[in-house]
Amino acid sequence: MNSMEHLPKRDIQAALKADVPIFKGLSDDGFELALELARRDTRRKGETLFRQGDPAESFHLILAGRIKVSQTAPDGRQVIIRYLGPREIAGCVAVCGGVPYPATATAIEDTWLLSWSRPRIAELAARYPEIAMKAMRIMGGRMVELQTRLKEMQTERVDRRIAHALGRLVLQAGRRTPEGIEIDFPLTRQDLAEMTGTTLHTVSRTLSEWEAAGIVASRRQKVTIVQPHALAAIAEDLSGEAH
Amino acid sequence: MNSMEHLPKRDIQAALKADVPIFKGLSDDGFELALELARRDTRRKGETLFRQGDPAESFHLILAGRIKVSQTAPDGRQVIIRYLGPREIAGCVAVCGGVPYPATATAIEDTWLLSWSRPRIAELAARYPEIAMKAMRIMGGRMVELQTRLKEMQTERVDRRIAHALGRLVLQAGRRTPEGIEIDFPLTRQDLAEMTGTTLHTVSRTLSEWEAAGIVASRRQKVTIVQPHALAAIAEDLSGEAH
DNA sequence: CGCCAAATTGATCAAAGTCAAGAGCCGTGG
DNA sequence: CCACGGCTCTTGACTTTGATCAATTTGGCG
Repeated sequence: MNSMEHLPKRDIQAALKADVPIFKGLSDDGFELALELARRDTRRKGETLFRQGDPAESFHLILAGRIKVSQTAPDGRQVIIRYLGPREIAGCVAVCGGVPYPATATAIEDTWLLSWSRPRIAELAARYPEIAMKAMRIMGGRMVELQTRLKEMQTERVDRRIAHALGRLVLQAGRRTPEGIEIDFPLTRQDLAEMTGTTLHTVSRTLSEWEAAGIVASRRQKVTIVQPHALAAIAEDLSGEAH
Repeated sequence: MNSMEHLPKRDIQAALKADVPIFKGLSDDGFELALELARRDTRRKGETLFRQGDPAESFHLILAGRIKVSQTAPDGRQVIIRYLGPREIAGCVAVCGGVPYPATATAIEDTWLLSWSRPRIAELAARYPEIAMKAMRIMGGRMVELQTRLKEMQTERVDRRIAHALGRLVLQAGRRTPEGIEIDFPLTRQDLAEMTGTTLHTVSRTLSEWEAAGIVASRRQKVTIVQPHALAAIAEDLSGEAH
């Protein structure tokens, strides 16, 4: 990718005109002020946006690309908190919560961003309280998701956790293809393991099993869900009781 | 407890004058308006404050007592999200996030509350934005805690998770006694199991082991940490590498 | 005193982690 | 153009953790 620096202006406009949750329902002049205060920024695949423990400096809106938010355990093992894609925001817990970044954000694809420094987002929020309200909604939604994942970790077995993780990825980054719904970014077995609290071995075995059953099709760094209903049945445990 | 209905006015004043996080730094008239708009409320031990899935109706400040926030998995197993004690707030995710209550809140002791209906807390937040800011901080802090617990669930073994859970309980509800630090509310093995994603059997075995080592002392529904440093060592895995 | 919930403890079993070996895929540089 | 090296993935064998099953004991309260 050789044009990292030149995401066309019209693409930014388009991304913002489309329903960016954080700016949904904001007045036109609020919109314009937001754009004025923003800094354009890019990250190449593999570069970090911020690191766990760094003081909260800025707040980001993803225009294009994909970000992985993860924590590292003392023993070096990674835990993936979530992925963020276009129109989603990064850094809101730290910036809104007034704490250091609780996790590390890494670009897993070349990524274009709009960024606001902490004072600027504060200025914006003070002037247009709708933005603060919306940020709260978004945090509320993420909180619900985290609680759900915690519940899954405590009550479900590995295969169902993997099914749930794939279900969420479909909603977030699913792309229709002739074969089924494909997760539209590079996703290794190791990544899925770090999302579900297991090992790449177990993920590999589970996917192999599902592949044999025709539920998914996977290649290197790519997963396609062929039978979404079958996967949902595993996630919700309708399998055994079905007949 | 026969005086549930008569928590003296001066106790409310005292509770509010003490550092209630949500009202910290609020002006005196903000304080007064908040008190005016609030409804006094009580729950006896075992009664619920709100249920998972109910529409968000109100926002609560705990004056005295203790609340358990939990989710129920489809198979009936419970997961404890957190406990809330005096000066903490309940229902903020739902009320601020504009979603139904994501969990059920139950009083585990007789509890006194101040409650605000959604429109009233909105009025208050509009007039005194410090309150909205503070609510965000609180949500940010809870978010960090949830992420930490998710990481623990994914990377740590049961005994360390129990040690971490006890550590958090000490900070939240620890009370100095001659024997050590006591968790100041009734806490069963089952409760600890639901906080750490294990079974009451495993919790019982683990506590027995620690009791034999002199680290904790426990009776029915009661846990006292005799050697906090030893527990911390288990939580942080300094045990094996120590010599 | 008797009942019931909470807690203990032993025996057994299975889910999933660990260890190990190798195969497939891909970019890169000789 | 092809060979090399490094990831990613697969699969088998073995082990461990902690759940499950089961039987008692303890303690508090009516």
